[in-house]
Amino acid sequence: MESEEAVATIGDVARAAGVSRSTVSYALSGNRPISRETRERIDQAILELGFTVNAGARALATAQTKAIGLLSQFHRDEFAPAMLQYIRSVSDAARELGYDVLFVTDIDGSAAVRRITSSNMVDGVVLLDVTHADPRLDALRAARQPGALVGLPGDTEGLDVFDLDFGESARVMVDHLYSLGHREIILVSPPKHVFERGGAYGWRFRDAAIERAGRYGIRIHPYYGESQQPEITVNIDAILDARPTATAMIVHNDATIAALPMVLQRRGVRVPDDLSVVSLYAQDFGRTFSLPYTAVESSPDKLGRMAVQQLVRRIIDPGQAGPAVVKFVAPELVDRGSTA
Amino acid sequence: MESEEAVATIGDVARAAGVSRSTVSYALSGNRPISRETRERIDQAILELGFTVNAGARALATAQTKAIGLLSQFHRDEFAPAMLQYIRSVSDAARELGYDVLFVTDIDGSAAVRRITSSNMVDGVVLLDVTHADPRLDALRAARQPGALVGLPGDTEGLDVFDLDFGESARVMVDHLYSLGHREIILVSPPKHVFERGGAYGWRFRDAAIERAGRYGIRIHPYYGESQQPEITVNIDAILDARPTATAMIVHNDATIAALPMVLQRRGVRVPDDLSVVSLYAQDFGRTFSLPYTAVESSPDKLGRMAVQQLVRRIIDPGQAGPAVVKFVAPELVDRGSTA
DNA sequence: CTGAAAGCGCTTACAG
DNA sequence: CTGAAAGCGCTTACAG
Repeated sequence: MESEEAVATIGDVARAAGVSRSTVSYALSGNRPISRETRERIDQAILELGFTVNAGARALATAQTKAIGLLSQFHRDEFAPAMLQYIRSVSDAARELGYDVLFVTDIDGSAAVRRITSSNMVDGVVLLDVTHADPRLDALRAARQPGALVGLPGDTEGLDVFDLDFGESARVMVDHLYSLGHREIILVSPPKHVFERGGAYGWRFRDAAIERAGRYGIRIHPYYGESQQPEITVNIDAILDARPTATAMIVHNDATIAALPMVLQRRGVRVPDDLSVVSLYAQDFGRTFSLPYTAVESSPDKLGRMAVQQLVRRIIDPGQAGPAVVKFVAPELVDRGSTA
Repeated sequence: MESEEAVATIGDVARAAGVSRSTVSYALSGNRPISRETRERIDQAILELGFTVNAGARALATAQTKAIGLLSQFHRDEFAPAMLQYIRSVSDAARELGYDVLFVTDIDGSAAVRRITSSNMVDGVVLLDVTHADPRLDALRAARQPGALVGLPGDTEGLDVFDLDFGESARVMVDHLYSLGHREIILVSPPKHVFERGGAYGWRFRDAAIERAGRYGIRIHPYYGESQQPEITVNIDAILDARPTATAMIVHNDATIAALPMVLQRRGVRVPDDLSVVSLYAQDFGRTFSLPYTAVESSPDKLGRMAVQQLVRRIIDPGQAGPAVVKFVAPELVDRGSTA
């Protein structure tokens, strides 16, 4: 059982290589020149002993953990599938930059932010699914570590924020439908509870769509969507029954768009012949649900990646990273032929 | 700017409370009796200074990080939605037991296991999506930290393993269909690449289904499913065209079952009147995809939770936790009326 | 009930 | 180019 062997420390390496511990440390970090001969002896010793730097000790000495916190919330009554793409892109981007990810799903997000920052478990924090008056922001501002958000809060003071431009997304869709001749449109927004919770993307999109439609003289009928079956289906049916003369539908709701193909097929509604449909979702999401609709790309990969990159910039050099930034990803309409 | 203040250490608390650092430490841990008066002064000082124990320093001193690693793989060509439920249950269970989660998605899983274990970043590791000859297992066995697996490998030696009983799941389904009078059944397995990668749940389920059907004299037609559109739909159509006399379908394939309602509706196949359908998926998954089928519950919550609990047991007391355990969750058929 | 001191495994000025 | 030493912020025998 080699498991009895104590784990090798930098001191063991130093002894085996016949040098001092500081020399091993500098050989590891490259922070000062080491003779070729010495370096080779050290490398050899590291290999033989299977040495790896103890992360906790390094963190204590450098005051850097090389980890970032990823705060994710799972709300009851929520349609979760889109979340994974953000988690994944943050994780991948972090690793590429040499950071590990502490994944936190505590119900109490504020407490979680305080816990991981004040105990110095992480060098920075990424907040997912940020709401208008997100309680986690105060905790983040009070922390000594920087933070980056995916999702636009009401007050962006001092924080780096990344989000899709939902207002422009709505305008792009309305313009698209207008140019095709549509004059009466249904709009399905996120569920009411998303608005109530402060999911700003809901009203940012809706208000922009209504404003734009108004400018063109388009009749637009806004509705809340649902997030759970069977309510989703009931809801879609009710909306379609109520608006038989509408020629197009804008769906800004993951759960609704995922269920739409079924409902339309059952009702015998052909897309785009009977009804034009435009939506907003990530390409991967569309593939998962076999969605054939023209849609604005929601870009979870890009957003997660941007957030991490900016965060790491601030971690590495708090001074150079400049003032807080709010960045909106421009919508890109991917035409899949579901409008006419 | 209070941000200039250095972060409070245990020494600051000790000074403020007029006691020694060790007393503060013991007050924190509760590892020895402290007089009420002293304890109050310490609590007061902690509050005033906003003190939190430095996680890295504690980890260094105790050789415990209070974190577990969660190794998750994202394969190209994979249907991802089910993964999030495992991630979530592991994360929730870990937090309930006082552990944080280091979430790792490196392409090279072995290297990732070595990295986080040998650098002592975690006290233990949970492996998700384990394959028959999973290369991460050697790295895990070589580590000084314990590990728990979700998914059955070919060699379970020395490892705690948790998985659904896929063989029994298949038998339950075949029995169910047999008792309803079905004598010709279609079986849709996971995609071929899952089998090739060593996803043992694929053949464990399939072989058991074939064996059981054989015993009953049921004709069973096994097929690989697909994982991406439009291949999924093409595949289902081809299978149904090839087996017009089959009266039931067992679907052991997330992507296929998610797309099935659409295909059946388009073809005008009524369930269960024209075709009985049984599948295997988690309740949440079924809700997400609005699936109306009778199915064996895949229990991601239970599996993730069991893995974490066993892992923490081993972390806390490596001696008492006993020999490695392989636990299969019994299948539970949830009847949703899709068979007749 | 409490304190002084050693030690966890690193990094980094300081010195040569 | 290299070493001895201090220090990062904790915990825990050891002593009283």
